[in-house]
Amino acid sequence: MNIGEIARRAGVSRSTVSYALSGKRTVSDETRRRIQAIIDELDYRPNAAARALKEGRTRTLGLVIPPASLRLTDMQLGFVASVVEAAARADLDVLLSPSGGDHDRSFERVVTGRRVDGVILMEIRLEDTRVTRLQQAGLPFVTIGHTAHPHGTCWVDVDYATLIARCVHHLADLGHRHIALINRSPELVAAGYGPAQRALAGFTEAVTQRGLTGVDLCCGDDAAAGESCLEQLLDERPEITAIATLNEAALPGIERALERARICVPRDLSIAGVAARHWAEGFRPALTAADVPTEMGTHAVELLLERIATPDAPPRHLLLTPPISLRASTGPVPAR
Amino acid sequence: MNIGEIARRAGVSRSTVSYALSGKRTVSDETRRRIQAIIDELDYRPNAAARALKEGRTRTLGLVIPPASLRLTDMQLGFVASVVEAAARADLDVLLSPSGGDHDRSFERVVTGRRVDGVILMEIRLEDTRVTRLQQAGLPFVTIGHTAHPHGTCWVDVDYATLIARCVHHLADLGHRHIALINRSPELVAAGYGPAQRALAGFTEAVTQRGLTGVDLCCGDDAAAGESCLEQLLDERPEITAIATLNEAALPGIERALERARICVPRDLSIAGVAARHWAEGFRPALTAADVPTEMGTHAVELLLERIATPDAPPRHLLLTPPISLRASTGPVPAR
DNA sequence: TTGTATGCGTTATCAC
DNA sequence: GTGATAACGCATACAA
Repeated sequence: MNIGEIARRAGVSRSTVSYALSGKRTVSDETRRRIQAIIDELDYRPNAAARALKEGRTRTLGLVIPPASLRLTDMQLGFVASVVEAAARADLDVLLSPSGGDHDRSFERVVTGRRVDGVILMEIRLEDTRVTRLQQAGLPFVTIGHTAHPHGTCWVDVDYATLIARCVHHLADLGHRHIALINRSPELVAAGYGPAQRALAGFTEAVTQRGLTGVDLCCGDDAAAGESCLEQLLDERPEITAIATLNEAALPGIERALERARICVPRDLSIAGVAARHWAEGFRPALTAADVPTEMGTHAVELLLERIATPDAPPRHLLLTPPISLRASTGPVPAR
Repeated sequence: MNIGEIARRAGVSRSTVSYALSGKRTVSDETRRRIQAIIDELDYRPNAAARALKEGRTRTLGLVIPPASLRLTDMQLGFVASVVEAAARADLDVLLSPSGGDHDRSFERVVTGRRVDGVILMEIRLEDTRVTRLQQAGLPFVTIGHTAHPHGTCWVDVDYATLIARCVHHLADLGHRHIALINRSPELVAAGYGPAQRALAGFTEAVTQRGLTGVDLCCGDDAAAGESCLEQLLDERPEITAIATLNEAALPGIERALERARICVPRDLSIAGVAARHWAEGFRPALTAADVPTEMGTHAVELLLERIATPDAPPRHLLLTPPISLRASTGPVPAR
């Protein structure tokens, strides 16, 4: 079914059908109705490829996700979901491209084949070849998280430094003097993963500023790692009375280790952090945490649409600092 | 950059460039090399829309996912990941379409706009209007899970009935006489959600066959629901010594409730189920469970590609029955 | 208010 | 072994 067939059946020219659909030219009520009736009857819809070829745009956004083999965290998943939802609201489709390594067929297809009008890149590294690739291809893009050279690009990120610092200040206000940071996995930290680096920076600064004793450790992104990490911490640093963390996937393990050690939160130990709301509320007791906003994807789509509309405008950034939701996992330092 | 420009620079016609790329006609080594050099230099790649228009296929698969607002379970997420990966291996892209209700713009775009060569539909209901819609549109599709009328369609599913029955038999072999089934959420069960229905059927049959006492209950798909569900179960049915479940998201809550009640698994209570390996291994002690295969997506893509190639072949089905991995959560019935 | 003609970038058919 | 050309389905400038 194509526009010519509709035109034939309605006894008009193809352009009239086209204009009746787009409304870019006035079409008499009578004609429009006749055309619409036939369109409804035959369930006609313009061929996307032909339209894309003619218009030079695909009405599709590319979303570059980490390789499928890696398990996505809840935060990442929430981000994908919100991107898809925001795109759908703007009547745009989303093309998925799993990409990690430098040489990736799917990524290259999306970038070079003009399959999308713009790209959202998630889980970028501080030095990311894909960013360079997109720049040289001249394809509009927005990154979630920022590289080491954030000035020329368009991005949206969570201000982990400030958020972790706020957690430290909150804990210090409650009288805690010995605080631990449970960071992301050693691999990520070593690879120069932005959130992990910036969280550490914020932690160090706040600890120094308040004259506290701080200890930071890396912890794999899963429950088992959280459990052993906390066991080790309790064993080696018994003076610690509070924990700050951005490792949501480790939370169930942390909870398990605490329960096993008969440590009562927040009576014996306080915990605060940055996590998707789902994880914070699933923790027992509910975790005092900055809820990573689910609208990250919405913002990314907004920025990308702006960038597509005006590619030469100076790139905009969005550094989100959601408020810390006071729940039940933080309390005054225990009297010794 | 387009094929004409390449042709101009190479001093050949567009068709020669096209054939040099596709290999559908012999091109002299000399010419081919010259063309390839220019293609490499300019980083040319065929325009996807033009190719789709000409060839009548898009080299893209549609993946219809539950609405983004609903949290995807780990099993669902693993499925999305494996679909994307399998498609990438076949040099195909994946277009995401969030759809739940009957009237969905994104779904309609994908179906009617010829944006994809075929569709994978996940989380279908026993009666699903989208299936009808795809059938009348004549678009090849594969469902993950099957409807009430599975004969005419192509699908891949997990045999929940058999798997839950096997769990029951395993528990009965260990001497358990009073077994509970913790099913999916009341809403899903009420809506006629296939896996929930079939799990119950398999449970009932196995329980009857072995002359056991069975009790089945619904449980929301999250930790909190699992916790309260188990508390209620322990309270009202103290005779229960074993549990079978397919509700992986409830597992952390179940674990918490057991710990709180000082019930030791598997000494006091045995648990077996169907879950993504990630959940089974995260449980303490590790859960004896049928690991839902991550290759579900791979199979779905294979079936879909077959269907696209030969749309008139009789539809194929795939009912997977992965083996139950014996871990640490099941043991002999406690002596009273 | 409507119709005609053109071109988007490919691939494929036909001619040489 | 290669080149000219038509066609895919649409949107739009131009003509009436």
